[in-house]
Amino acid sequence: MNIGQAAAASGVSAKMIRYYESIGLIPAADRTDAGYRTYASKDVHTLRFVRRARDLGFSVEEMAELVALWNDRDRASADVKAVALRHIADLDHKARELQAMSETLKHLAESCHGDDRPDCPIIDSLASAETFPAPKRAKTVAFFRRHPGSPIHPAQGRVR
Amino acid sequence: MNIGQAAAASGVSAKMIRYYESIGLIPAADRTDAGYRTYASKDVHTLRFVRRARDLGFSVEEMAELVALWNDRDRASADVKAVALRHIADLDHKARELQAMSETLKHLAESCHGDDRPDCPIIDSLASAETFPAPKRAKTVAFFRRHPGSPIHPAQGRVR
DNA sequence: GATGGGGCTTCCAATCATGGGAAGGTCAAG
DNA sequence: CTTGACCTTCCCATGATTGGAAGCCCCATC
Repeated sequence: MNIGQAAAASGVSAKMIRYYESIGLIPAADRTDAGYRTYASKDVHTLRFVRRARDLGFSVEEMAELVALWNDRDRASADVKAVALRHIADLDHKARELQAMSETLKHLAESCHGDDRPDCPIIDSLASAETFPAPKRAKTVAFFRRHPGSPIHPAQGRVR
Repeated sequence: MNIGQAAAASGVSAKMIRYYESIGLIPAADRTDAGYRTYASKDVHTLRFVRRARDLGFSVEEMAELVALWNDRDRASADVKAVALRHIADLDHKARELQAMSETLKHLAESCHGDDRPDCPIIDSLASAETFPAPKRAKTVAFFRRHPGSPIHPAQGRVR
């Protein structure tokens, strides 16, 4: 199986497969004499594992931990759980940050007439401050992920 | 006022002030003969506006829209509201994505013993698939932000 | 007046995960 | 043997932000 087929079979783009190999997340694939990477079902299995971890928002670093634990027969499920719980905390933390922003904006938007006149509490709030919710410059630890499969787009952003 | 003082007064780092100027989000500051940027209270006001918008998770592009609307006496509050509502939708969408991931993981973590034995439904789920929640490769539109002020860290990530 | 330290300047690099594209080699079908 | 689909590597861009280097500027103290 060439990389394209492995990509289709795993849901990880060929680009990302090469990238994951380059950073050591997955082992280097075997090569044909011509230099083409070849993949066996076992490799696709690993790629699927990675894709699913990615779909759950794990960072590459965390995925590396998970893959290592997966390959470790003597792992303690407590270790896996610890990685998961840490990530859950990150996800919840970020979700809360986003919700807080959303709610602040919703309150402001509610009292905005949304007509042809310029008066707008949203703009006023940005301009005035005071009532502004003190943003807790938390040490955001985790990161977001884009969407998995193929139709992806490079998303990004700060987490503030 | 030099850039350092403007930064302290606005909550936007000197680095970011220069960056915002370079991309045209804020107008180029006046300079002293020596080339130092100088800021008046009006400029700090603008910087504060930008910081607050950033704190609400607006992208630079959206902030540019907001600043333009702010400076437009003849704006229609409907335009401001539209920007806000669009952003609220983005925030809610992302928050939901994160929550979905979190909940999936929470379910798995609940049934994980978390002891010395290797058996772990979390790893099993990543390895097996099937029961895996089909990730909706949405066209995530918005982006996340890091934390504002100074003690920030370059966060990032995909949103998947 | 010289020296030192802190602030300022610009420019380049890194972050994180991903896609885009170029230049060139390979393979299988026609 | 040609064509087109696929593979290879390498570099670039994204978004917002920080870090750091090299060098200039300003003020205060000796």
